[in-house]
Amino acid sequence: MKITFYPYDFEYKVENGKVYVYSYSKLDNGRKVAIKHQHRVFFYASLDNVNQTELKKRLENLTIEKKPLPAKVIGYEEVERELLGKNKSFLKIYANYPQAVPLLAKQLDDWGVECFEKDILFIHRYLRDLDLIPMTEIEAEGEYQGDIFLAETLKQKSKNTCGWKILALDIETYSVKKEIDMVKNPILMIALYGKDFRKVITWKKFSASDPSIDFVEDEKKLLEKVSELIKKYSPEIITGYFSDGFDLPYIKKRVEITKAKFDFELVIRDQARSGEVKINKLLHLDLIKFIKQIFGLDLKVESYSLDNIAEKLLGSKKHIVNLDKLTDVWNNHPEKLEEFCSYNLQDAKLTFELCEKLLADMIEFSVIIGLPLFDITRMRFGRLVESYILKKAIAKNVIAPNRPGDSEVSERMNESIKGAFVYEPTPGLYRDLAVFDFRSLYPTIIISHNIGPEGFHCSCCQDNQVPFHSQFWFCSKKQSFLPSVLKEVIDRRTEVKKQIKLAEQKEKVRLEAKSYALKILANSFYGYLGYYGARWYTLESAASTTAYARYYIRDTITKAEKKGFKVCYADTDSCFLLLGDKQLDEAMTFMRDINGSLPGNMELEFEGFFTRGIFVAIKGSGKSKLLGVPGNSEFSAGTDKGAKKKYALLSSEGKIKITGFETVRRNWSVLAKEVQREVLRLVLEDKVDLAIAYTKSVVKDLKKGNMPLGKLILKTQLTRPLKNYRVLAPHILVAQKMVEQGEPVSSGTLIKYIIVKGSGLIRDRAKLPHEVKEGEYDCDYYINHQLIPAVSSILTVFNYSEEDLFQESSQTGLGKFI
DNA sequence: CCAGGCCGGGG
DNA sequence: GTGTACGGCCTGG
Repeated sequence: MKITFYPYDFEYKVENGKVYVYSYSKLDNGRKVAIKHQHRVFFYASLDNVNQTELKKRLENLTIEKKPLPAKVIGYEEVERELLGKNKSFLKIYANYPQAVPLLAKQLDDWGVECFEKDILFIHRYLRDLDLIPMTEIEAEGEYQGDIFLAETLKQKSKNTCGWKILALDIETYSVKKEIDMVKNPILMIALYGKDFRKVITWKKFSASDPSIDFVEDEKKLLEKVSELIKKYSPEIITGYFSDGFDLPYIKKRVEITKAKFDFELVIRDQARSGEVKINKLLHLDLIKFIKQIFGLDLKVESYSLDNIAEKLLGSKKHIVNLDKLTDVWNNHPEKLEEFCSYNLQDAKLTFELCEKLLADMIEFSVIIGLPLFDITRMRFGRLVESYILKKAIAKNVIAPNRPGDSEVSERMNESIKGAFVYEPTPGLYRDLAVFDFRSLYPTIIISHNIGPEGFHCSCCQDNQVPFHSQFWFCSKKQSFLPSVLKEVIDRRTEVKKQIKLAEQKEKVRLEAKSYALKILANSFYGYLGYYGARWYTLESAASTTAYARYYIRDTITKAEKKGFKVCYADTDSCFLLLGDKQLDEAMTFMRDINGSLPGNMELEFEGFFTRGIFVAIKGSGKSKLLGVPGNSEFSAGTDKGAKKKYALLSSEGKIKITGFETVRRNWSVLAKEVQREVLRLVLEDKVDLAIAYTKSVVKDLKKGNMPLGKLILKTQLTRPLKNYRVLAPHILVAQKMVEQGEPVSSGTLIKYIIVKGSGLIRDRAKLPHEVKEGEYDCDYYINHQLIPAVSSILTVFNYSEEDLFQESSQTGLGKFI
């Protein structure tokens, strides 16, 4: 019979000498089933300089003792494969079970026979060999054996996924002084949250108004109840936030200690690392890793805490509760426990909503790369890219090079390459800027110049030298494996982007996720070439990619200047042209000319037109004295070094784009951020006089003591336990004060403080915000350490010195601006 | 300036 | 599980 199913979790078992993969799956009717399917175990041995007769004889008699099953070779065949661009003969060697492979391969290596693909996880091997995609529709032909469907054949039916039942979980624990100790401290409550499902279970009785709070006798019963509820709800996906590192290891430990009956097997892998927890026959997703390592790249957050991420992605926050009090309330005021239950439930709710929001993205990665979601969501770029390449290798008959050993890794870690070109801007305010950038610069260079290990130093193209590296060249005759894989990624993305334009809303969401996944994947190839753990590592490839990039951007600048444009800035893949007396379409013509000369799929694109742009001087190089009177509309700070990656632009629609200014730094007061932003806006709108006046008015307010204290709070996070600090920075003294006041403080606590008037060291004048009286703040401190650093580099461009702005005695004629 | 250590998230 | 994190920041030498 035939069934279609959607697999979400995998494992293998050895039964009667055969190896079966179990795919835990969902059926169209919403039920769950395990699909059992046999697969062969194998690896490759190179036949280079090998006496085949001798090798085959040895293989037939090879047995390595190992419990519970001796490792054996159960067959072999000679095959042709490509390794790093060269066609070679290999022996495809079949082993009796997966864990036999490393043992057998080691023996062969000891005989001097080089082995390949000996460390590929069996489930991964299986999915790649059969070209199956987790979470999507697969068709099986076979028979039920009891609850299990024994499949004869499997085949991918479509790349559609189905609806998934998600349950989010969050725990709260007993804790003295923020200490986390899963042996000493019990779990006090557990929240579960799903679609139409919400529950908090706790083991201290109080009168609760929320009906979703349930009470049990003790911690053991709590764990058993949770197990029951999960079983009854029967989700495919359990999700948590840092649940690999906290909630699930904690539950596992408490189940052990209380001897509770818990029906889900929690398997902690890699205890040495921060850990991964597999829940057998379910899919456990810890959202933090995927967000931190893959999804959160352009998220620009200062921390990956649930509160922060939920606010950024969902627009909702955690409940505000003083968790430090939970233990005390638990012991002495159980009647106040409800707010902690709500807090617990809210965390589970946020986690659930994050999972719902990110699931499409996670699944797209899984679809593209073809590996279980459990693994995909825990990978970094290096492994993600490599997994994709490994999948593509099969169809192209390519064998994967081996991973580097420890010594190779440490050698690679000491190597480095020259990076991108950044044009040093001349500080000043510029008008009429046309900004161009190369679309996907690094990927298109790799493809267009066929960069990768296979074509490196080919015998046919020695005169095809890489710019700035006369000793490097890549084959220009035959497209190599790696660039061909990357080209496929780029082409697929182009195709998806086309589809997005035509798609309906629902389909659009999925296509956007796919496009995003492909983009991340494409952009990671360059990094992969220089990643020390990569199988296809070639530093020469990475170095050549950046060398070509430097060549193209410089070439573009030179050509622009020849056409009579001035270039005021360029960074990696972008180039800022000053139109001067030219029209925008002349710049567009220039762009088309450039595109006519570019190889392959490289392309210069129009990024935008900006009426104003400001570039400032590097800190320290800036002058504090007046250099002269500005000429006409354009100001220039003359000989100062311009800061790279720090500028602000004003688009023709009036939108301001700020890059590199530290407006987002946490240890800046709100005041500094606000003033910097406003000053940038004003000077870009040609209102320099207003910018000066505004700054002076802020100074005046500060001096009068009128500034709201909230804008003056400085925040610094403790990075270790308080007692480990020797240098007494202001925030350390404040933290000590907090401890004296009975507020627990530990590594990770965000210390907030305000500097107040008085004599002596700044650190002795740092006070907790609630202790500061209105107007008590030290205005000189805020002027010198917050305002000046925020705006001086901007105003220096217009030849205003700090003295002009911040000293009342100054007689530089600023009166006219006030 | 470098090597080596520690941290993240979580209560 | 046919694996053995990792990149950034701080500190002390």
